[in-house]
Amino acid sequence: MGVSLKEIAARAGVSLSTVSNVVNGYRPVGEETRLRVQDAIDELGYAPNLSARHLRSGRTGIVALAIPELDNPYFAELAGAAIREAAGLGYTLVMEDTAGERERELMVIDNSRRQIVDGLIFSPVAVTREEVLARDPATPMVLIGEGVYDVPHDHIAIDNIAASHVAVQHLVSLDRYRIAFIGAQAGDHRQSAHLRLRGYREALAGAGLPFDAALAAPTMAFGRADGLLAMRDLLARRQPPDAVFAYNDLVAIGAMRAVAEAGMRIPDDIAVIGIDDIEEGRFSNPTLTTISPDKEHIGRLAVQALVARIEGKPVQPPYDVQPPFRLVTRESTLGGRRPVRP
Amino acid sequence: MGVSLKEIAARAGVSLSTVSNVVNGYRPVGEETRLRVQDAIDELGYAPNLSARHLRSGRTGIVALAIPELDNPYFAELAGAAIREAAGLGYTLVMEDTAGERERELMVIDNSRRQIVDGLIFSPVAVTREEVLARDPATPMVLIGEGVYDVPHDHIAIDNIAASHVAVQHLVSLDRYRIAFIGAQAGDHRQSAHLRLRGYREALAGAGLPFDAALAAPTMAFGRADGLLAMRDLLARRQPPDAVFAYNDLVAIGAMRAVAEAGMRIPDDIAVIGIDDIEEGRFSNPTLTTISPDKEHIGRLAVQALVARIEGKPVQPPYDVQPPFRLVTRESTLGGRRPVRP
DNA sequence: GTGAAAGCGCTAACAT
DNA sequence: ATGTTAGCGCTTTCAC
Repeated sequence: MGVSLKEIAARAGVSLSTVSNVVNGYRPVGEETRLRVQDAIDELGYAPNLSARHLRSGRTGIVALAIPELDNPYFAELAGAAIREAAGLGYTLVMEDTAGERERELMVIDNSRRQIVDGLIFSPVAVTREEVLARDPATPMVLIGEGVYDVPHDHIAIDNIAASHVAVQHLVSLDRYRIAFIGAQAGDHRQSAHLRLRGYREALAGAGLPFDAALAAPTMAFGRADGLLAMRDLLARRQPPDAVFAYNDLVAIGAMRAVAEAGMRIPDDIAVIGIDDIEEGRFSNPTLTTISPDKEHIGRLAVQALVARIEGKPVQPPYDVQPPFRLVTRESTLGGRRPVRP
Repeated sequence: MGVSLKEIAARAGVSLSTVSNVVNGYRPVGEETRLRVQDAIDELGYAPNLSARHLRSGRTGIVALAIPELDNPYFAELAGAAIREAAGLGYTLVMEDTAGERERELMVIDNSRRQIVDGLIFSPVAVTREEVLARDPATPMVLIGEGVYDVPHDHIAIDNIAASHVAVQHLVSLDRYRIAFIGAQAGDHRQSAHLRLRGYREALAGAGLPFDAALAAPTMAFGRADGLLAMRDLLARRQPPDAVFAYNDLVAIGAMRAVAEAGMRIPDDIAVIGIDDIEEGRFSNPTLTTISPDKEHIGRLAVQALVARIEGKPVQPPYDVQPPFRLVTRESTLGGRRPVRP
């Protein structure tokens, strides 16, 4: 089972607690003793037993990141940053895939289930505000991105409304005037879909464009397939859109596929913009214009906030961070020569 | 710190070990007693303390999945299956991203680092066979996919040579005769690149086609950007290829992007095939023909093999599994009308 | 500056 | 079928 403190103590001819203090530095240790102990540690290859440490301290050193889709590259990229940050702070991060299902999400936030984690970073999708409020606050939770608002938890998410404004304004600046939105109110409580829809409507109004409900296409979820289906519908209309603002890049890519299948051109016939800036959009045909949130920033911040709560650092009120984002223009809006409209 | 066995025992008026046996079922318990204990457990909301259990048993219940790129959808999809299987077997799976770097890979296989995992599923990329052999075999390791061969570990990977045969034969069946391979010998020890290259050469020979070294393009890594760069090179040749077999789907997608940038058509001018069957290829323009390995199968099998080793089930020799794969044809090889060659 | 000892919650060997 | 008990390796008082 590996080398124990006891063996080091015997080897160095000191007591258990002295070795512990050399390892953890809670109390000062005489220089000479420290050297002897350190030698023993090096020779025997000691590594602390985390189970024992955690049994004592009541913590496990594990934090969970619960996301709706592991295979959405946005979350994969985010998770990478979070894992690194957690490791740097001495925590192991495990990922949980909720598939965006209410049942699974409830299991995740119900920490009584298995007390193996010290804290949770959660990207809610299906769960309601009330369900989040009802949660036993024994272990800290940080919310990211989509979902539930106005709850007593740290929350890290881009300003969805502002991001939508930028996206739509970009389309407007290209003289598009039948701008569709794909990803309106999927299921119930997906608040960020509502926010993006709201930003879309506001931006239209700001540009003096009418809101056409037929152009706000709902989807079941936010994957490529959803974008594909929604776009097919849109294209089947008497008056198809001349631009599409998609809930995210995956939806946008599905939509672009539908446009290609229909034999139309992007951006000449239809311009497309998404949100997320996943790598896929930098290599798609055409490449995808998008709103790029700072994923690295979000991942790190979420872990930092969570660890601060776990370690009881600041007993400050929940804080709400809106990480920066920027518009990245590519071919799907700027690529073609737009024919002059009559 | 949560409810403990002791509290349950007191509440139910039985001993510690009886409660333990109700929970774990190691020994039979009287029906009446069991009921009383179960009631106490339900009322007090008992959940076993894993740290304590693991301290006792010497195991942590955590297995690691170390992969070269978290944001390669192939691994994300594989990881999903592995996480589910691990959970079903009572293990928590944590992911480690090695970024395909030798340093990080060595850290991962050096279990002395932190004894937090009971076992490791590892997709080696940069590490050598010798380094794997030198590893302290204290904790079990299962190898998947790419990398190192002929080592005393369970190994799960598709038959790279056979898969390459199928891919190239498909291209040959389309009357292509200048078939390139992108992803030849990247860096040193990437054996599966060698195997796929070898399969490519064998298949060419089998079809009576010459091997042209200029058409076997090396890459630094196996991402979209690598495919893009390699394909640009290929297109700049006096005699560009009329078909491309890419090391994986990501490389294929990068290659397709290069073709699009050059204003050529797929598959009319150049047919493209990859390996992995990631979802991205089902929505790309054009959609990507690919060799589809059974990722679900691989993920589950890897976890099963690892857990069997951990729990010391069969002390059988390392076994080598080659999961099934199949050809999935899409537009990148079958889409266009191929002009009749003179 | 250092040591002794008490447990954290659990499992398993040993009793009954 | 059930109870008793000795630790697993560590942190943390409390002593000196």
